[in-house]
Amino acid sequence: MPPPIPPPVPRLSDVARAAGTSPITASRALRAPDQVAPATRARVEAAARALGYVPNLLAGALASARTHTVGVLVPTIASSIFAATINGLTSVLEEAGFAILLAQSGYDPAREARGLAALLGHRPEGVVCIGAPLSPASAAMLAAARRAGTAVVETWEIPDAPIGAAVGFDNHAVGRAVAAHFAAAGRRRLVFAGGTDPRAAARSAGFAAGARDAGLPAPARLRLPVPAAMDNATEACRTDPRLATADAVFAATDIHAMGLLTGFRALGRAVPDAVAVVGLGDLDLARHTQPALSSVRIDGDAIGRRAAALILEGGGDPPPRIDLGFTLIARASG
Amino acid sequence: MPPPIPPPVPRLSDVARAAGTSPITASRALRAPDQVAPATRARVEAAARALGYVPNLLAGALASARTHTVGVLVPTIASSIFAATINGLTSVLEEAGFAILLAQSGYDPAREARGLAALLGHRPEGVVCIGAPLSPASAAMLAAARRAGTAVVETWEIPDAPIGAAVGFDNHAVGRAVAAHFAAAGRRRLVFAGGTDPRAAARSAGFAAGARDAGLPAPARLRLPVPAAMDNATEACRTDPRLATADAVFAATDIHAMGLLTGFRALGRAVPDAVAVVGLGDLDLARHTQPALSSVRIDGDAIGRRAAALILEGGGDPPPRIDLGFTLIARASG
DNA sequence: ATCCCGAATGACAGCGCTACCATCAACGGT
DNA sequence: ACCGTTGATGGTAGCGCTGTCATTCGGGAT
Repeated sequence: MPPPIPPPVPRLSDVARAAGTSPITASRALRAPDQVAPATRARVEAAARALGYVPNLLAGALASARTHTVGVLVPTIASSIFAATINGLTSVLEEAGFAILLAQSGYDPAREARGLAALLGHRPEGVVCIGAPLSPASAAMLAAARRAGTAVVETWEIPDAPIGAAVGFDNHAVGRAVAAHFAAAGRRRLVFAGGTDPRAAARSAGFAAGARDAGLPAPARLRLPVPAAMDNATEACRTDPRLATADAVFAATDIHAMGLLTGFRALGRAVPDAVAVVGLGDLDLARHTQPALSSVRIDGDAIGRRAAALILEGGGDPPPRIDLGFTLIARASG
Repeated sequence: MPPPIPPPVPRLSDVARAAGTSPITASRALRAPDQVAPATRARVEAAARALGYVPNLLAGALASARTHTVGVLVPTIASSIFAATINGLTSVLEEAGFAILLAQSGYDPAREARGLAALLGHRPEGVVCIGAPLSPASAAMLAAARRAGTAVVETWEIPDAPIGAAVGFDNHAVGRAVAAHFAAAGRRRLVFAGGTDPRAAARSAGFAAGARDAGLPAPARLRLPVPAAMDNATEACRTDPRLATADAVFAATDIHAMGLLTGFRALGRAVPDAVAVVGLGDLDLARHTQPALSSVRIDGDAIGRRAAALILEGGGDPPPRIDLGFTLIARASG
């Protein structure tokens, strides 16, 4: 049996022929309806519907130099901490008729560079990254893309020298605020537990600075693998002596914080009496842990929406650096 | 000041000129290196690097009819229940050099149809959906795309008449299994709590069937808004009398289940003594709730990887229906 | 020496669409 | 009656790349 020949996909010229117009008029009838006579438009629309015509956006993009595509580069979508940002971002962009090209770095510089190159090959009109690029190669590609007119927005941190716009918050200040919070509560043996990514590092540095300002000993720095997993934090409670003596732990994400609650419970260390725990992200689950989790609230949805808005206006000129702030929500855990 | 003229993006012909070859040879040097003499290849690669050349994949796709793009249509990425699937899917596809186009339906049929049309306009080589299409319009578009050669995979359920391939599990059987589990533990007043999506509905129907088989009264069916949010389930404990008298609740996702734990705690109803709770998804957090959450484990990562593999082989012929099964993990909550 | 073959390279056309400019009819002001 | 103006439509060219041939050339088999 010969392989079945797939039926040809209808093209604009097919629609035009069926509607009795030229291809260009059919194109306008679909894209700019008020530039064609109502009767013509109706014929074209009917023909398109009858044929099941789906415009080839690739060809349109090539001809018009407008791709209506935005690239999104995230460390991982498996960790719920960024989900709200991606959600806000895509909601706005889809509404505006943009398609989303997704790439993940997995916190790996080489993978990030590969993914970014693939993104840029599709000539997106904008690129939104969560975090600054991990490698000089990525940064160079982004900078070149920006020079060529691509809007670039970094989120979740505000680098000293952003490539384009930046929408985020001050991770260093977050660390200081949490340290001050612990100090005010009389805690003294602080620990920072978090990933190895630059944002966690900034929080850690701020945490240390805040402890110093409050006259406390330097906090311990516990490195946990990325992407964040609850079990890793739980495991650390068993294996890391610094957690056994801590009286306050700042976890770089609520994911880690929840894992710590489990670990401390297993150890018989009462939260918050023996040890306080504060997370970051204020995920839904923070209100549902036992005890309820104190957390630094980040409005991830707002970050995403703001980043999308910036893309839609071409990245801003000059590209703004927007600090959306944070709020320390004190609950039962410390 | 006149608007700054962006520098032109280097094209293949620029690379070719710099390397002293024809464009077509430069193209081959980059895509099929072993068809080009080593010396030539080296010159082209050097030129590309020096110019910062990024191939225009749109133009390449138009010319070759290979887009190296896969569309992914999900209800929402905000709910972590699908994160593992998207993760597995994208890992495999990125590895194979495919770009991911993401669209969300938000559980809304109209939005799904719009998003799907936008996806198909980019002529993806495959489309992966989480769930079957919500509307006949979406189904028709997918069926047409499949006839035209696009691989189509539905996941997380196995429809009676899939459009293309299907990778998932039997949601109805899940419901039966949980009902049997509750019956064996002597529970009698069952409640199903979940969203209004087809998969939750199938679980609910199976749950009812299982209860009937065990000689139990028909379970109550509690409808919670989608996408799943913990707080909605917690709130339902306060407001819905059926939860006040239930002795076993099957929540359609672990998200809801965790919200129920909080709600029951507030009500003073002990879990599992007064009421058992079983979730679905076996998310990380199931091991970290208090009490630890019993859950139906779904291997979301495997679903994603399998779906990706099917896309890479063109959807399979005939398109397979793959049941990856599930496991009921009994923990402390029931 | 002849022939053939494969390796390396190139010319040409075209993917499906849209930007740009041209055309043409209908119309109102003078 | 003339002319500019507006609204509707169409022709042409080209976006940047690759499929499909065609061409060239050196070297081993005969």
